[in-house]
Amino acid sequence: MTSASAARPTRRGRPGYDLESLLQVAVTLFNERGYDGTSMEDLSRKLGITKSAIYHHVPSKEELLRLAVDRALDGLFEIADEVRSMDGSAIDRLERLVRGSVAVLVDRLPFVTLLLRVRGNTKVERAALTRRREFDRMVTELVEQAEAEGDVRPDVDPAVTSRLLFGLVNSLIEWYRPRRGMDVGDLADAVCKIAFTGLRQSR
Amino acid sequence: MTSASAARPTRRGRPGYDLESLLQVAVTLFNERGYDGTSMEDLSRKLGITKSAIYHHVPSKEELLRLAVDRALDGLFEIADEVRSMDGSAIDRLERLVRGSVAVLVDRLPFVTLLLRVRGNTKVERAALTRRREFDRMVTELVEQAEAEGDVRPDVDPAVTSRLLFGLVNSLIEWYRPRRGMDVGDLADAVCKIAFTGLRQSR
DNA sequence: TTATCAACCGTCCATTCGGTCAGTTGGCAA
DNA sequence: TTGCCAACTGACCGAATGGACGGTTGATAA
Repeated sequence: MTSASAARPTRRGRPGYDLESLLQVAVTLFNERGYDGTSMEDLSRKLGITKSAIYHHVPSKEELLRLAVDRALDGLFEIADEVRSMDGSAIDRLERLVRGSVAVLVDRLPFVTLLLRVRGNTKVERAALTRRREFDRMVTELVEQAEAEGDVRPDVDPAVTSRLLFGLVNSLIEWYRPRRGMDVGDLADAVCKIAFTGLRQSR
Repeated sequence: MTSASAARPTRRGRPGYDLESLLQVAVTLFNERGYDGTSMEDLSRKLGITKSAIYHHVPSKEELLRLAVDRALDGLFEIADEVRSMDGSAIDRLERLVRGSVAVLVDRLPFVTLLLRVRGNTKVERAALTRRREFDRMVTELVEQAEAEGDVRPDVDPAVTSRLLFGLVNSLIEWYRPRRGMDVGDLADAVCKIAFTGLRQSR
């Protein structure tokens, strides 16, 4: 569990933001305006505190980004590790990876959103991109294996298939917002239906 | 045709960049570092001219963005208009829209890339988002119609289906780079296969 | 009642930002 | 060879940027 402060054990000191609650606001704002498009002044205004108060919680703007993208990547790699330790057919493991990724994406939506928009301007961003590529490589290998096992169509390059598959999954961040009537399971079902058997009605 | 300088009719004045060649470099750099992450100083260095020379060609940084996203949107709407004037089943028109969008995406890759990353911080960006939403609405309507005609699976909400479909298409900007061995037709084929009939091998 | 501790404020700073402006350079047409 | 014109330079500006720092506030534990 990465989530903090479930049943808080009475906080010491003056009440206000702690790192966790500050990070939540920061990441939300970063997603609205873009990381580079958000100044620390903007953030302080949103928080209702001064800019210097932010630096009590975090040493730099970039550290906020690091905390955010790591939280997303940690979630993704938890699923990846789980899938790696699974046995069964590659196609089953692939579906598990997709469903797990959708779950992480929904559970940590703002963090994953930020991750998927990182460009590689700084060390922090480049490190994030490297970890992302590691994840992508695993997806490709899984698709290749599933194709070798005869469960994935052979008429599309596995590298292309895997990219399209996770392009579809990752595109969720562009529009999905938690609401009643469509929980994570429903969403993962929809994604898997479209991705695995297509949008066309078979008849 | 939007492309300039095919058989240039002898340019007047001192040779160097014109608006078109400058825009190409600018958009490429914006895509590498992000629009907000790219300063006019950065751009001037890349161009090999001074910052003030840029302002000879363009009145503001934002104007560069406007030119770029408009070029992407114009391409997309050309396809949309073509599809609107088509007759035939909704599913056929949907496929035409997908193939046309893939073609525009490839033909104007850097421009579309920039468009799809716009956040809505300024008037220019908000205007772009509005036009994008107009395009998306058309996609959804087409999917709804195709479902009513029995050609699209009824067990997924059309709004979700259409978003996943174009999430998949748009994800091309994240990895597709023109290369020998895979032209636009091949790419569109792969996208349509995965999107319409899924990645699973039917057997 | 008091010590402790985290949260917070006001002020300041060097740098970078997008942008302006008056003047210069160099190729081409007449 | 001269005059035009687009491309370009260099010096500059006010505002915004990320960040530093010493001091203050307010709730809780002892």
